[in-house]
Amino acid sequence: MKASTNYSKATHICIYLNIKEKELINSAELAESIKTNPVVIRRLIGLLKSHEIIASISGANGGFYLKREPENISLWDIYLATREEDFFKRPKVNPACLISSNLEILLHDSSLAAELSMKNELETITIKDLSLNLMHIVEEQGVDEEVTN
Amino acid sequence: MKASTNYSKATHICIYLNIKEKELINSAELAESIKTNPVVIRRLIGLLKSHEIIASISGANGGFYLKREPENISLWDIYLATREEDFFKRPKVNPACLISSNLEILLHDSSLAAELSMKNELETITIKDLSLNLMHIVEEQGVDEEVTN
DNA sequence: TCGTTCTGTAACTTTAAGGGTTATAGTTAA
DNA sequence: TTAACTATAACCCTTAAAGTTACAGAACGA
Repeated sequence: MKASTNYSKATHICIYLNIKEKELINSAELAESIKTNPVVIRRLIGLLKSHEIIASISGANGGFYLKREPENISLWDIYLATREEDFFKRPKVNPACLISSNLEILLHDSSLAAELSMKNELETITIKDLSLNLMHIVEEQGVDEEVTN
Repeated sequence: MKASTNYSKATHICIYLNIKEKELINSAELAESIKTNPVVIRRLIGLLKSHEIIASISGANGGFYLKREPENISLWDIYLATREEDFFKRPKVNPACLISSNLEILLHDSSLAAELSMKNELETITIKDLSLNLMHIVEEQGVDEEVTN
């Protein structure tokens, strides 16, 4: 359905910003954690900024921080910020076929309803919940190191 | 990386098989309608066969037909037949990062719940419903031709 | 029974979108 | 003024979906 990994990466970033004691994290540090490029991080955070999830400070010693309290950022918020245009992708329309040329309208309502039905589930889980869960997992694993590095 | 269009194409095929008066449709005719290759059609129908949605007859004058009544094939059935492994795609795990290495387990339950929540919406729409809707649309459009070609 | 017309699949090639990279303008702290 | 950041455009690379070729197996009909 979706080829992009933005939802997972965005969640990772939010947990990171919440867990780290530092108030500002720059894109190089986040990129190191996700093993990607700082530009990729900044591009993805651009989506989260326009949804008021993350904010940034430019210039020397700048970086990113959560714009809302972690208990006020749900997975549904992150989903909306990273969602793609079409919930179900469609092949190119064949104008000579009346099924193909009407398929979008035929499937539109049910696709919208299916996507919206996820809201009830995803809005109940917040970045605070996930951060606490992570702490419990790490305690059980008895890992003797920082959560982020 | 590219996202699959199998859900849309599978729905197209089921409506086609339902609407056409002929009892058997071959992959060449379906490919012409979707503007793709017969092999692509047969590969996709393989998924629908294993879910008892479509059946086939080999040999000369062979082809495909709906294995169930159209009112007993829902969009949820088609979704399950064409769904991919991961509901939300994840980037490669960074073992050096405790967030990355635990992200799958952190997101697992909510992802499963979100996917399952679509069932309530998609199982209410059947191939019969979509076929009837298409007929209404075509009547309104006043198109003076066959629905399939 | 032999040729024709289908399905089923494997193996390979092509294409396009996600993601990585380079470059550079703008911003802020020291 | 310099250094360390963000923001973004423009490009390149990689990979999975989709397309293609090839052929074995199945069924029909002359």
